[in-house]
Amino acid sequence: MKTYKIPEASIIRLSVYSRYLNQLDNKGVLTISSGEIAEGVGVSPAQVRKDLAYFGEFGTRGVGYNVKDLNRHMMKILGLNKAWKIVIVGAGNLGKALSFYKGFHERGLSVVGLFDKNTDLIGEMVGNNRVMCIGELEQFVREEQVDIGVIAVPSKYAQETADVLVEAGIKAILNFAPKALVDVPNTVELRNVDLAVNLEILTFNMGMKEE
Amino acid sequence: MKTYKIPEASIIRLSVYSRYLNQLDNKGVLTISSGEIAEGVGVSPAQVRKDLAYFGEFGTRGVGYNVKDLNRHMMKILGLNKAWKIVIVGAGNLGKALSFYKGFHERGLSVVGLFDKNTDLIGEMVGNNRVMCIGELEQFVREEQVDIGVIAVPSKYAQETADVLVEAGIKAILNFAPKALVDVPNTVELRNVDLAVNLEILTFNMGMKEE
DNA sequence: GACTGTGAAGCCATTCACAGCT
DNA sequence: AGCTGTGAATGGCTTCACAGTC
Repeated sequence: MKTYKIPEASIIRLSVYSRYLNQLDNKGVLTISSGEIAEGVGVSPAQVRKDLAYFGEFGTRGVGYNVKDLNRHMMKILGLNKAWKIVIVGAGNLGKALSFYKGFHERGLSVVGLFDKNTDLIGEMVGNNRVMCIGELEQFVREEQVDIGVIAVPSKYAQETADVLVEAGIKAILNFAPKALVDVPNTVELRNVDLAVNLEILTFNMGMKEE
Repeated sequence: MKTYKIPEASIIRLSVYSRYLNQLDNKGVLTISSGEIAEGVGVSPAQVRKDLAYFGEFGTRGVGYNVKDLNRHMMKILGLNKAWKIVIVGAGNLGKALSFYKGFHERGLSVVGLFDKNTDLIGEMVGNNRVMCIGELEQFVREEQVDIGVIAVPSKYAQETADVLVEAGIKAILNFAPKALVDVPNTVELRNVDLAVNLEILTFNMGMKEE
């Protein structure tokens, strides 16, 4: 590998391409061109080829790409060739929704634990997971060697939840609380997913249209 | 206003700044500099000033910005000076989580209806909303002049849900189904929020680190 | 002295256009 | 002929650095 400077936008698209290839593979499609991928996901063919070119040469000139083969490469690139373990903290509606989210299991990401501080929820079964007490979180993450922590608690508890996860040696955090976490060591991968932002981009654009 | 070419990245940051200012305002902070905003949300001071400069001059040289004032301007820019009406389609865990999501109400976005096709859910109270039958969706959106439709149904029903919303004259759609909607007229604002992508960026980065 | 507002420079991502294979 | 892979060109976003203002 020659470079670490790959645009994040490319990774996002790679993830989308990969899911599209999964669909095609399930339909029995064997071969596909950059133009067809482009059409299917709504980008330009040159973009598809450039994104792939960051990682190697996967196609055959004059022919295209082998669907299964390309997807296997992309899964590997995305780090999905191993089974990552996830815990979700917060067993409210969002935490539950994420536990049931098919997109994770389909991609080899398994939710191994679900935690909450609310005693009414502790013990409840959510899918295959029994909701555990947040006091058990640190030990669980450490013993089970959990890789990823998903934060689905109210904003005011987000930072302290992150602290516990970091302390327990988690490798990555996905934060859904509507408040960007700032205080996380940069050895831990962090992404903030802000649901409100997405709505506000819509209201911004609607506002623009009316004038 | 001189230009329509404002980077989407700027809008995203604006939304984040605005929420940060809300917090400060609630704490009684009166004045703030671009450097302090930058620190609070994790970007550069020049970036903050440039983002604001797209829309006007809101500060005082040598002093900084008035918190209340700047936030009022930002809310207006983001289109949040009016009360948008939202319906959520899909009353599963994700739909419920979104209904309860404080980030919306705090920003003047009100969820006025919640719909599902599952008869077990219809009639159930979720916060202030009674779950309605999806058959009532089109008429409701039309009569109530709903602005935004949030799609929280399984992928396979996402496109048909979008079609009903479009037919009823919705202005914007926020899609949470893990499959990009492609077939929506471009008079309707559309955003796809893909939860799986966010996790895959984490696994990609973790994979990179190990080599 | 402190901090904003902004043209210009620098940097990064996307698109173009064509050489290289099959 | 058809499609990939890629250097070069373009376009867009971010950072710099400083003039302007309090």
